[in-house]
Amino acid sequence: MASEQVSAATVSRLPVYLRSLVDLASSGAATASSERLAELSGVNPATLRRDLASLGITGTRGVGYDVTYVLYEISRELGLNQDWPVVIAGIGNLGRALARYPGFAERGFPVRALVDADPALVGQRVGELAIHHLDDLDQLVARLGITVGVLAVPAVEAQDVADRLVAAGIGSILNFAPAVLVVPPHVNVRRVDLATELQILSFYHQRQSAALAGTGVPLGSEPT
Amino acid sequence: MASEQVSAATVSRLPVYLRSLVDLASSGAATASSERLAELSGVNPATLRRDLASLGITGTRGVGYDVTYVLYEISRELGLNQDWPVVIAGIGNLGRALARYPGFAERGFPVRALVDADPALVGQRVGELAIHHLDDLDQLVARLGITVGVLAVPAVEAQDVADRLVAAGIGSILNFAPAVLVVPPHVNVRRVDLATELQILSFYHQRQSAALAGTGVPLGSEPT
DNA sequence: TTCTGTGAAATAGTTCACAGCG
DNA sequence: CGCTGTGAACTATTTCACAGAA
Repeated sequence: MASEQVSAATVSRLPVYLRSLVDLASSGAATASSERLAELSGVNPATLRRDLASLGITGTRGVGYDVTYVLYEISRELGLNQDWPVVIAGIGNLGRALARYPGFAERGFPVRALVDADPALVGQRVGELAIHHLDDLDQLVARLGITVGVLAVPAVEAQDVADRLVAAGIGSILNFAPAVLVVPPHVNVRRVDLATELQILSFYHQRQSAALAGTGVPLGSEPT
Repeated sequence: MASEQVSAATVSRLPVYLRSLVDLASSGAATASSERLAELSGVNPATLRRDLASLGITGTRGVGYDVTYVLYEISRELGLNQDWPVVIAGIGNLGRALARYPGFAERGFPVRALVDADPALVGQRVGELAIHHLDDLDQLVARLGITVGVLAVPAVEAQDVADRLVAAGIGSILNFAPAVLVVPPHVNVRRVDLATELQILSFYHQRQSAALAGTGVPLGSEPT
């Protein structure tokens, strides 16, 4: 049953399922049908069943899925039972905020090093950690067993710093810079960008407003 | 040429194209081939040509696309030439940070009102704006011509507050709460969630590490 | 000749619908 | 009998490959 490849579409839904399962577990439900779980997750039940099946997660016919079991299996698939030490590159406003943000450590990504290209910042502390120079990246990564880089530098420097992260042996990059990175195929990158989200929201919002403008809808709906 | 429906997949790439075009424009390029633009954006050239064609954006055979023209057209498609006033619901740590963040206004989403369910917060100021009670939402929305809600409340309250935003006539919600919202079909919602991003990164990072563990790769690559 | 615009093929993803297990 | 697991149909998206415009 397992063995099939897990599709990107499936992976993108796993965090949603996880959330639904946590909610179900905390409400005391021991089992849940695919219909229930799908409803909570906002997907089609068949999609959910296929997703779980592709991970080798099985339910019981006539009953449903065991909440605790599925919760555990998805957590394991997502690697949430392991810690992956992180370096943050770029200690400006954003980097500083990220360095203090407890969510990384809480989710299995303890921040173990901070680097910046600006010598003036080197030696300063942010919380527990001292800022090191970008040139020390290789040693820090090797010494601290770091495998994930958080990129919080300006867009123009993003590719350069990404190259250095890759050269230092990082396996994954969480990219907060508004730039498309070119990296070797074995490195995985995710971009996190509020501007992108706002632009996509804007697209659909505009269309929707245009559609409503035809009908005589109330709302304070005209753009300013 | 235009008239076709713009697919979700296309929309998700428009912000990336926009970035590439801005880079091209600032580097002085007047035109760019689909190959060049696709390279900068990390997509296949045929995909890029199809995307632009679906928006009615045409190039010149033998030459390529006019950078300024495409930049303008994509901006317009994304609604970036208009302002959409915003209310932030939930003025905790995150809501406060978002209220001060200049990026919303810079991207056409000026923050015009702040609301919270906690009476103790009402009347306090964050920057220019006073915090109002959630109960005043309808009046604020109507009076200020607000059409977009930013949801920054705890997960347990997210659905309730979303319902109130919808009832107040909001058309789009940017959801920072870790919850799947159920809303009427005419309302559009985008979820922004660092936890989700980290979990997806974790999935691929774990797989990659497992793959590399087979080969005798150096790295500080063992999980902690 | 270069590079777009697009049929057509290929691939990916979703959903229906139902056999059959518990 | 209820609900999973999945073949098969369907829909969406990507990519190739090339006719033809500039």
